[in-house]
Amino acid sequence: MAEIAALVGDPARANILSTLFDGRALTATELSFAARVTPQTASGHLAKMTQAGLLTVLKQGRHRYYRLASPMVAQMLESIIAVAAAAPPRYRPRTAQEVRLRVARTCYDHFAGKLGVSIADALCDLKHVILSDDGGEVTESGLAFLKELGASFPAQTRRPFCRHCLDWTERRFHLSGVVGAAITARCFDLGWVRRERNPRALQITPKGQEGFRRSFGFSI
Amino acid sequence: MAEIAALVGDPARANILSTLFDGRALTATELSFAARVTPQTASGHLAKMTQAGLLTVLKQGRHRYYRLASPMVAQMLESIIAVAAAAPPRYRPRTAQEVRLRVARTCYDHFAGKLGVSIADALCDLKHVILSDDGGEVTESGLAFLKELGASFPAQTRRPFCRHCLDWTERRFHLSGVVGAAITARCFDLGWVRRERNPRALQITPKGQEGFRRSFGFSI
DNA sequence: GCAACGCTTCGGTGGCGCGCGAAGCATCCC
DNA sequence: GGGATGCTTCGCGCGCCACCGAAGCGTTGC
Repeated sequence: MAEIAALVGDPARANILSTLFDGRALTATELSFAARVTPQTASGHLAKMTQAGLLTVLKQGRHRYYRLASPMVAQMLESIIAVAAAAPPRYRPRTAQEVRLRVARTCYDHFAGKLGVSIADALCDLKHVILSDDGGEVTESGLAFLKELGASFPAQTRRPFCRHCLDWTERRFHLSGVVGAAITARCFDLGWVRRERNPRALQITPKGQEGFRRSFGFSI
Repeated sequence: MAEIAALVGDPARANILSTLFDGRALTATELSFAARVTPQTASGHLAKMTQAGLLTVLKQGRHRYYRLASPMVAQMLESIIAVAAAAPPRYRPRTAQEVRLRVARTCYDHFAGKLGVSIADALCDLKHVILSDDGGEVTESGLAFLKELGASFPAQTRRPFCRHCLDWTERRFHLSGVVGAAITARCFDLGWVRRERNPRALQITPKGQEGFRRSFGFSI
């Protein structure tokens, strides 16, 4: 346990993991920028984390694409962030970058930020989802709503499962799990959101403004 | 995030956290033994973790009782352990202590080890619980079963919620969440299990042997 | 009041590991 | 082939932090 935690505990490596948190695969050089270290330093970190099973590599020509090894790793990061967010309300200068991230971003494979929380709130208000301390549950009307929206999930999971995930900017819950991912994927398909230059931050399109208002009942 | 992870990343601190993982409150000196460091070193670690919000202290006379600050911290540790267990099948000498832990132990507030996995398996076989990738669900027959067993859970959670938790010795799932905790508490009440001298390890009583066989249908 | 005990604070020491420069190995493009 | 690019390995320096000995503070018990 200490070994894994120590890997996450280094600032450079934590930056790398945060960058990969949304599930994308990035090259070693890109990640060295994210971590603000030289490529050779980043290379060492990446090797360690790969060895430990946190990351996997995909060789493609002269590039090496790194990404999180499994959703389990993402969930671990999520839970660490949850604890970190709950703990110390400490001062932290806020960059323009961060402001954009607060509005809408992806969190592994689902929405987070104001957008993610708004969706979770809307679904709760409409009684499509019931959130409890340990997780969430989709009601019958919720299933119908998702079908209407066109969001589909893999059949392998016996029931559409719905987890919640503490939002570190909003300090409130947003939806993750199969349901959160399905909604997110569908919104991309519908052209309601698209990625910004910084690929974790999302832009809500005019079509999205309209769609969220009509389907979920909130403006953002 | 890096800060929290770095705290867990130190071997001595990781030992302390592991010892507290089952939710008990222990004194600083006891924990210094667990961490195999001198009391003054442990004191420093405990102060840091308390400051960071991982632990809380309870002063009682000249003792100070430390325990995990919240279930969220326990869940974080659980997810780190899950990743660590999934990763590298590396050699590790096995102590007699560890062998006992493999049979039955507590994991925060629910059963783990062979016992925990057996219970989860039995409930799945009997269709009392349905496990999926992200978690678990209690069926109607499961609710009846729990009532019959005498396991009760707080009314505040809207539905009896059931999570799973990857067992690091068995590499399979056992039950956690409200349901896992309720079953565990009930088995203690019934005198089916009791704590050993090492308080994380559990001993299954003859009455327990009989009870698990009759109610769950497995021998252990 | 004095001694024992539990725990913490302080200072000094040692070692692990992060970081970068330099060099080496692949791959791609012309 | 030659050069550029992406990435890695090697070696070294330096800073941070865990660790312990010693001392200080509060509580308990006789």
